[in-house]
Amino acid sequence: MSENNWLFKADPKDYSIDDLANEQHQTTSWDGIRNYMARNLLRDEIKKGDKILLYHSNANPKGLVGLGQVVRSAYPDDTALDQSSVYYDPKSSRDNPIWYMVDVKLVKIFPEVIELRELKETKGLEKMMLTQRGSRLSIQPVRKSEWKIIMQLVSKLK
DNA sequence: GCCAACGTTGGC
DNA sequence: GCCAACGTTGGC
Repeated sequence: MSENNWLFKADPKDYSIDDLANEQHQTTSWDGIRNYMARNLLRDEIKKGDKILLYHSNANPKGLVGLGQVVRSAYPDDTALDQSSVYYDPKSSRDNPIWYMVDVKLVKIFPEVIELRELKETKGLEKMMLTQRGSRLSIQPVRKSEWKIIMQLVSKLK
């Protein structure tokens, strides 16, 4: 039962790693995922204890900003039931929840952003989902080999 | 701000 | 079930 590695994307204008750092217990429910492929990963694959790369998209600079860990596995995303939420989805119901979320705890904020540009130039990350053209999935699997390479990049940061 | 890539919707 | 139209994502 080995743990798996993931990458969670967020637009820091919506939710940044600093927002996560300011949460109580530096933990948040990762709500608002409204893509079926990402949902399937959240619901079926992502387990408590799994480690996560946190990524800022649509940002300057954009790239990896830190590490998190799953502290609660999937449970229904209640923002889908909240009519006042931007994540409200009338197709979802308490009896038949469509959307799920996990709880994520901050592990580390990198002293500097590991930029997408750098990742694209790094040997061994050529096939990483993040570096592929047109890759929009907001919850992505990260291969063990890719995780290792990125951890080496992290260890070189000041 | 542009636009390619992608997912979803809805007419048929 | 197909697929064009549309909306969104996100890099550049």
